Amino acid sequence: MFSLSEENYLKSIYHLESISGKGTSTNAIAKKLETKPSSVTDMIKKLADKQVLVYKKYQGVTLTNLGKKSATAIIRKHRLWEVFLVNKLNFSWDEVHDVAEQLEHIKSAKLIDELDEFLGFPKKDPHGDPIPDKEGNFHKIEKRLLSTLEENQSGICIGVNDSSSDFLKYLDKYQISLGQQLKVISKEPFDGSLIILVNKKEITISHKTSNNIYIQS
Amino acid sequence: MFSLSEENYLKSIYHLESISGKGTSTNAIAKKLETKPSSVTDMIKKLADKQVLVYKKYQGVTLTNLGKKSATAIIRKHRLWEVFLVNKLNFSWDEVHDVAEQLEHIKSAKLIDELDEFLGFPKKDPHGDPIPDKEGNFHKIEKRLLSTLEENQSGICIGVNDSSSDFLKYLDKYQISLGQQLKVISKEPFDGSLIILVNKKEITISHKTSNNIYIQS
DNA sequence: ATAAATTTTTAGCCATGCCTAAATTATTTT
DNA sequence: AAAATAATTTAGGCATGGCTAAAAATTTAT
Repeated sequence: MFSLSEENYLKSIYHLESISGKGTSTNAIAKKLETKPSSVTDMIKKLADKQVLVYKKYQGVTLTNLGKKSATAIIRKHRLWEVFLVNKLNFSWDEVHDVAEQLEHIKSAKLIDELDEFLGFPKKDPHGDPIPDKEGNFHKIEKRLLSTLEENQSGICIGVNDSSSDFLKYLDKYQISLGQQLKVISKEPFDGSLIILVNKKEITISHKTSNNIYIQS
Repeated sequence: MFSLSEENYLKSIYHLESISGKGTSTNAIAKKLETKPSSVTDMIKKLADKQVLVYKKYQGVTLTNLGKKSATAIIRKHRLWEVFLVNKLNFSWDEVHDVAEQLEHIKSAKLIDELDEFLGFPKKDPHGDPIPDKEGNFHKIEKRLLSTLEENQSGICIGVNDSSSDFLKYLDKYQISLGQQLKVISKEPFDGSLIILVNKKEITISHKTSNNIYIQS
């Protein structure tokens, strides 16, 4: 059984590892968790004792299979709760994160399996991220960034990279939501900004924005 | 904002106070929370600083209005989650307590209000206990113990005193659930045991059992 | 290859919330 | 009213999970 802090470390390390594909440095973990590197070193030792990761001094960490399984179990809970909040309790996609961060630490196998069933075994959370099954398996979703589309190409919004509340509210304002069709009308070579067609309306978005939206084309 | 421990103290003190009608002793709190009196003294001081109770050395504690309001807010959450678990997620009434103990500490006003609405604003939890509204108000339910009925009198099961898993499973076995009609066939003067009619079947229950079941007659 | 800069670790300290043992205060008993 | 008992508090310690400051190891630059 893991403490709340241990679970948060596991989750963060898992995310960092799946982005980089490599082991994860102390500093990277500290940055992600908004804590100090020295605190990370302490916790890393504890987690290594618990066999969820391999740690060599000055060389960062790598999750073991047990560590990966533990991390995906937490991610499964987080994403299922997000679906619950949006589909059943009228939360919008920018409101769910903080609450799901709390709910993901509730310990009860029956709870999460029943919740899964109650929600109809959803495959994706409200930001388009895949929900691992009981065994921790999930398929990566084919996705590319909106910023990689050329003029006249189009795609369906299937997720976001930055899921901060500010960004999600901004998307809501322009009616960009999961499943929404987005078509690139023109692309500005100077700064990478796009004019795109959303719901029959043309809007202009920055490169920073288009670089945070995942689409399937 | 209260820590998890602080919330548990508040809840326990509230329960003890509403049973006795008086202030609550250090020892009583320690017993309820399965902790040591010295630990209770420490926490009591902290809670007094936070204005949720009044504490005089060697004289126990009394909740302030703020303390009562904080406590009922936690109880509201606990009971709403219990309803959710039983009505939506197929938990039986003996399985809900441990999970609800965790869920009651989730901090989100929107979450609990939306949950309340989603559940149809229930007035009672699965054990028959009343659910406080947003303002912390609830009406005590008219109830008496099954053990106080005379021969040939009957009533409806509306709650239990001991909600331990063992006791609730025992009740399930004899099909005693909320709303179930119970009729006293005969009462044994020697040990207070009862023969009662449940679902057209006669069963014998001890005084200890009948003294743990609340009915409305 | 050495110096400089960066990363990581160690050492020592702090708050929370618990503990035991001892001291103190309150309550009962005689 | 004193003595015995019970309840409560204090003092000092422990584990967890943070922190700062300084030391050590590693990496990068010259």
